[in-house]
Amino acid sequence: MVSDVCINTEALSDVSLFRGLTGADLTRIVQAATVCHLKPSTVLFRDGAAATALYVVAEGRFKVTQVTVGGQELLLHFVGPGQMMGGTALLGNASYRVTAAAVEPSCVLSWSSTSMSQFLVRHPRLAQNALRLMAERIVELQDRCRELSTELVDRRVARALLRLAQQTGKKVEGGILLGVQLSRQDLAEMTGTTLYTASRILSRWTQDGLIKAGRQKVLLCKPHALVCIAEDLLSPGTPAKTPPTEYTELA
Amino acid sequence: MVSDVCINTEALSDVSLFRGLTGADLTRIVQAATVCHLKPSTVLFRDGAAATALYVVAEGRFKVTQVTVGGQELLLHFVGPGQMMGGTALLGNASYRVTAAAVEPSCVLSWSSTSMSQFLVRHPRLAQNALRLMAERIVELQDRCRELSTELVDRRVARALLRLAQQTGKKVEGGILLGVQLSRQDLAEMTGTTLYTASRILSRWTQDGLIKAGRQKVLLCKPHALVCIAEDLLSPGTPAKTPPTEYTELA
DNA sequence: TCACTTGGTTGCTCTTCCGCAAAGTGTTTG
DNA sequence: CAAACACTTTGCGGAAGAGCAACCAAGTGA
Repeated sequence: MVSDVCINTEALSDVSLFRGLTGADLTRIVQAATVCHLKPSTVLFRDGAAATALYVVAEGRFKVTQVTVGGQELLLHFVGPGQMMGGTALLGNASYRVTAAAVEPSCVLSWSSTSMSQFLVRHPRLAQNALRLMAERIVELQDRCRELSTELVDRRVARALLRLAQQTGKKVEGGILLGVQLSRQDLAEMTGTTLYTASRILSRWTQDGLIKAGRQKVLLCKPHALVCIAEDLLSPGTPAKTPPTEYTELA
Repeated sequence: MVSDVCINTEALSDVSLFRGLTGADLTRIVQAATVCHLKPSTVLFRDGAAATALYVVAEGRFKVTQVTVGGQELLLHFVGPGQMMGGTALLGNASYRVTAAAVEPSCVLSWSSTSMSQFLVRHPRLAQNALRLMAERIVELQDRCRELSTELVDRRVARALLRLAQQTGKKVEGGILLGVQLSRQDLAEMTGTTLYTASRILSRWTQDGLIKAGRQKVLLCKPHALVCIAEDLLSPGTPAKTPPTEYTELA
């Protein structure tokens, strides 16, 4: 499975995990990686399996999901080129807590937990980057929790579309086209709602001319209008409520 | 503000951030910390402020929250002795994305981002611990997202109570008493619901004898029954649905 | 070309939960 | 001790969204 296909320094300069590493160190680390190609719909690792490796996507895209006891699926996020997956592997004797499946023909680099641990010790810069990536992910997840706790479905869907547009969107005539195949079910799983509600929302926005929704694809015609929905800029008369709790400021 | 009050090696052996460090290294790191005592309701750092320091709680307890644009508050978690706060400070030039306020008389150690960065480089074990803590937090947040997306309020409240019991609970006659002052509002903010719904749920469970709910305190009388609610062990006849998507297994 | 599959839409009903209002119950404070 | 305050309870009405069912539309393949 080891090969040098599709790997070059240029592609890796994008990888935030490797940012700031010198050429020699980078080469040594990359050469220790196992390269693996996957067809769409192939599972890279599954929720609950022993977390033995850490992955970086070289090419393609992955869907990171969780499954509830009831069989309901939850789409946590998409992972694209240069991004890391399977960070749980660094925990030591842990299991993956998510499932990662390719949604496009993809190529990943992987390192066993043990070899990556060694690299982390030898290259503080690598550890620093890993920490940064984890911290960013924590911020993302906190924001997601806030959305799920406090915001209505419309707004969550708008945000999800905008996020996808930023990550994968391509400018075309008429707007921004999402670069991922995205079914109504997928969108529902990303926003904590149901297929039906997601469909109804897209239908409404299509009628209003904000988007054009097709089979597994979405074209954002008026991204700014979506931003308004996402950020609650629709009702400018909303009075800012007084903060519920008063705290003493730390001197 | 620098003092040695309330700091001893014993207390720090619990700190998972420092696990595995040798006595000498540990001492050097701890001596570089600023110690700070806080009264209840004092804000340690505020959402949006420049993230200049990383904190470890030595004593007491903190409430970590976010505020929505609408002024609604969201209680992310409680942070107790030995736990880390303000990990965003490691991002470099970032802002805190949460507010941390003491809920008990507390004592924290803090390090400036820059000095902590240096320690992280010099002590790989420290970096490794930090990575582990971040990874654990990510897993927690993912699970929380799953709950918020897919589970009904009853179950989320049951889980929140059980989690708090595990973290802070004290065995007393009649059950497990939560070790934090917890209003209905707090519980609502932890579970993505409202004060009213939280109150109604606790009332019902009190009538059923599962808990005893008082002013700002909760006694879990039948924790196992709560586990049943949390884990959906109530309706044993629920047929396991077939997984919605079939994937090819990676050979 | 026609059956078949997969994905999308929409009317209808029903549940869950929100949120106001008003009253109740412990604390704290002058 | 009374007044003020903070927290809690509960009835009621209503909104948001879940979920079934039936139907439509676009690919796919023999």
